Amino acid sequence: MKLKKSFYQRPCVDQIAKDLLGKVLISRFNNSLTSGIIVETEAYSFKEKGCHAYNNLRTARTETMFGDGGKIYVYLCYGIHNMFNIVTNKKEKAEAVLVRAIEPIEGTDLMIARASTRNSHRITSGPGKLTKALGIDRTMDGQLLTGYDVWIEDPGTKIAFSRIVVTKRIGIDYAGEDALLPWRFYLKDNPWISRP
DNA sequence: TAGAGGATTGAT
DNA sequence: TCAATCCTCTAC
Repeated sequence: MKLKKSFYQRPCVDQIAKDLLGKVLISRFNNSLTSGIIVETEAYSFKEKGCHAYNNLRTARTETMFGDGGKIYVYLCYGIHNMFNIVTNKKEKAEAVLVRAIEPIEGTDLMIARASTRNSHRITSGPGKLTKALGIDRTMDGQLLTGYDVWIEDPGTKIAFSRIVVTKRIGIDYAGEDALLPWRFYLKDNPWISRP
């Protein structure tokens, strides 16, 4: 079943990041469907320095994060990689969850072709890689996850607390003490997570 | 309008 | 460890 707006519009972004583990991210373009289980996420909030919208910094880029929860926030990183985020909370509360890795389910052949590598364990094991595999880019910024191009479903499987690993987030050392927040979540021993 | 730097990746 | 690569934000 497709996740509803109310799932995304809750005020606790770190809880949503945790809840997204085990959910299924799906994209469909030109009738080609690709999907995977979300196995790694990170939470970001206007309240902390790791976030683009820190201190309510409102720019052309961060505007999407100030919209309603349930939208897609995609931005370009290092001039090369598209990063896929899920906007959470209500309008004007800029929070988002970065999806860092998925475990491929459907359309694996297409994902391998897009990724130009043959190792299926490596095609979606990182935020820049999974967007390439799913065919997601910045043109999708601001679209709704309740639409028909990209969406998230709940497969009904329960993730045990003991399978969830919590750590600090990656690549935001510039955020000072906020870089230490325990806001990265991933499934223990999953072969597709971005780092061991 | 110029300059610095980044929520990464893959090759060396 | 380092370059690729270009958009975003800040300072002038």
